[in-house]
Amino acid sequence: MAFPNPAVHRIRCHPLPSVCPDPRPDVATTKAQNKSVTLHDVARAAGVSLITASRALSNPGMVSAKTIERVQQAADAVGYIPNLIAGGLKSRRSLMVAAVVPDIAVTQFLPTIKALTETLEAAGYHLILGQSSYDDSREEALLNAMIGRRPDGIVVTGLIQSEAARERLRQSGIPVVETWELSDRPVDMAVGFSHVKVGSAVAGYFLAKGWQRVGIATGDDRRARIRSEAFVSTFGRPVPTAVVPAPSNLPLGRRALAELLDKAPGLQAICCSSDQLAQGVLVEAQARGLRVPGDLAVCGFGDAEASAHMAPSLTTVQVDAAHIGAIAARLILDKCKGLPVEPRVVDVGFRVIERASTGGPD
Amino acid sequence: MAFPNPAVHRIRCHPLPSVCPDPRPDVATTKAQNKSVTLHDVARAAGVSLITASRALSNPGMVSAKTIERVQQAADAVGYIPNLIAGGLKSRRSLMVAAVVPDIAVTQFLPTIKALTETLEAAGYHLILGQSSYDDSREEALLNAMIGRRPDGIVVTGLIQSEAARERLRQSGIPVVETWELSDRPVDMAVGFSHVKVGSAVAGYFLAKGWQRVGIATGDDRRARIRSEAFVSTFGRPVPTAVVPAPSNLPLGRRALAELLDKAPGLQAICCSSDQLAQGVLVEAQARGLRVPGDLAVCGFGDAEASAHMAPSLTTVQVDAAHIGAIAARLILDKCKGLPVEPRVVDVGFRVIERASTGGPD
DNA sequence: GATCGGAATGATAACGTTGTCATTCCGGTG
DNA sequence: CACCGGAATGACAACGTTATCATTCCGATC
Repeated sequence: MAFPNPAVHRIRCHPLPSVCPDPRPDVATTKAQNKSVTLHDVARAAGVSLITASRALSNPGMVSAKTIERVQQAADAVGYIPNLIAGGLKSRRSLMVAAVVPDIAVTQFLPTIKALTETLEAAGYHLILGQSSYDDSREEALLNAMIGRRPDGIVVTGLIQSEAARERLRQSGIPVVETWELSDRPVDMAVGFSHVKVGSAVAGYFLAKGWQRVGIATGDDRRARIRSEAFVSTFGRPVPTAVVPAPSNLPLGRRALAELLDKAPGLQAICCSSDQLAQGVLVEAQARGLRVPGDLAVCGFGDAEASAHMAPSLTTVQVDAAHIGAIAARLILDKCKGLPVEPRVVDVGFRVIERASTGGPD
Repeated sequence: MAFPNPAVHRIRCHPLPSVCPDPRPDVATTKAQNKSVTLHDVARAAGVSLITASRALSNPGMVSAKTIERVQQAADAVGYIPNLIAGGLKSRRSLMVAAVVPDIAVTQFLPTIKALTETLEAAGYHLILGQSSYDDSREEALLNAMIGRRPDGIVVTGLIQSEAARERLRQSGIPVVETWELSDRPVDMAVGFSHVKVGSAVAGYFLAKGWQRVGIATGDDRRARIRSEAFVSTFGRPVPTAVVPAPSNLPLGRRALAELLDKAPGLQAICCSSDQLAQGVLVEAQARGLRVPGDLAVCGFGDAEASAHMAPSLTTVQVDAAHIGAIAARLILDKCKGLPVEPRVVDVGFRVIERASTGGPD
């Protein structure tokens, strides 16, 4: 005897015998693709009113268990998938959160986005992702477009620079979280750390090491510049600097070191604005026969996954990127629930991790 | 003077003293938030009918230049931001595309997502991002939820495994692009390459090199397994294999090599299912005093940004991830415009790039 | 037995936009 | 002068759901 063809089970809109006495002309269904299954169909199939069906599926507290069961079955039977666009229009809850990052391919922000997505997904929310390309005017335009989607929250990487955008966001009433940075004047909420303190801490570490001749390799984005400036300020004297266009990466790091050694031969240590840059510096140093950290010490920023495992392992500044995302999601979800959100500004701090590239443990 | 303890900076939730002077006068703003500016307000301000205002802003061809100007100014004056939820409900165009990836933090897919976002953004579309965590049932649930958002297209990484999900997607009528893989039976469209051919090509390369004793380090996700199996099949004899849980990364690569050398001492070459894994193998080999490629050759997959710059540089299989994203976006945009989409399945191919880690040029 | 109150359900009207079908207006044509 | 046709505008009704207010029903209370 032949095994029954699995394709048999692919029948569409299979009506429960008790539900749809109506012998649906299935051909028409397939053709009339424009006619999708709505809550109306579910209600009819379950023999209840439209609104009861709605409540049974999305507000079960108000409906009897028996009715819920019946509606649930009817929904399954007709293959109902609630239209969140329609629901969102009426309820003013889109169950979406918009996230704006400077560059999607920058690994630094990935754990933040990931934690954000996961926390939101668990609560039935989804993420709309936008990329500003490190351009303030694009960020403004993007935020405008996002507001049009009426998200229940907006998460931005960095402080929003455009005053017009800040004002419009405030006006919109949408919860906003600025991340990866702190502010005494956030649009709404903020989760991050002080880039000034990071720059100072690294400079303090360099000073404690007694290095005299140091250089900086930095991306040209605002936050990297803030760190670099704070470094110079704490270090207390001019520091040769190579600036590369953001997003920084390994090849740019190689070039940056070449440029620095050209400008200032005999450097003892390099402070980099990202681990990717630092990895490039490391590679270029080794390619030039410099021993790290003996001839040249290197410090990065961000604690990339590979940094602890390089040879030598890379000293860096660790930031809990995932924590930032999780907190941002939590702040927004709480605010959506109407819970009081305190404090509005959260400092997640950072940590200098000393590894082999500056003479620390491997 | 003591070096300041870095741990100081780890304080969590540390509210900056200067931060919350917070007698926020925005109470009124927050309250009167329920009344947002609608097209109605714009129409009234411009002295035209609702529908004329609508057309002036989103279908300017049908309206006189003078009227457009007037509506435009009115919109600016009242600070109008169109509600895309409402528009989407009526027009059945959400201007959103859903993308499902196995893991947001996997760099391999980043260029695809980035290109997707950029191409879509240029056309006024935005991306909703979801993560399936390499779990078929989560993928199915996620796709269901996404369908509820009525996106104008869905992009999935890999072929959709759940037959129920495939059927529901077909039923939904939403354009679907399966990426990073090929199929003779796609749900709708596909852009990718043959993992079988990749595995075979690498095996062919290993054979040509004359290596006898080889090993595999592979993630446990479906596509990595397909490549590994094809490798074994072409190689023509059993190959010791270390399997690590996806997503694979550098530390897992170190462990994988340790496991392989334990199982089969004296291996000459390792085929890895990702560059991250290969980098770990490289590090572990060097840590054990093995020269690469002299004692051990290593090949990765994916051509990660750093791979060309490692010491030694990493032989790998290059795939144009960005191209995949751009094509996927184009296919969906074309289909939305009603253009005929041919062909439905696009093979973007791949390339084995020989570098120093297998005896190639640096 | 009348009254009350909560649980369950229903009817209706939105939500803010766009598709569809009218209507108006105008200059040009027969 | 009647007529036509296209350009510009408008009225109205959706889109598919949920908020709001009403209604029914039932057991409990006085």
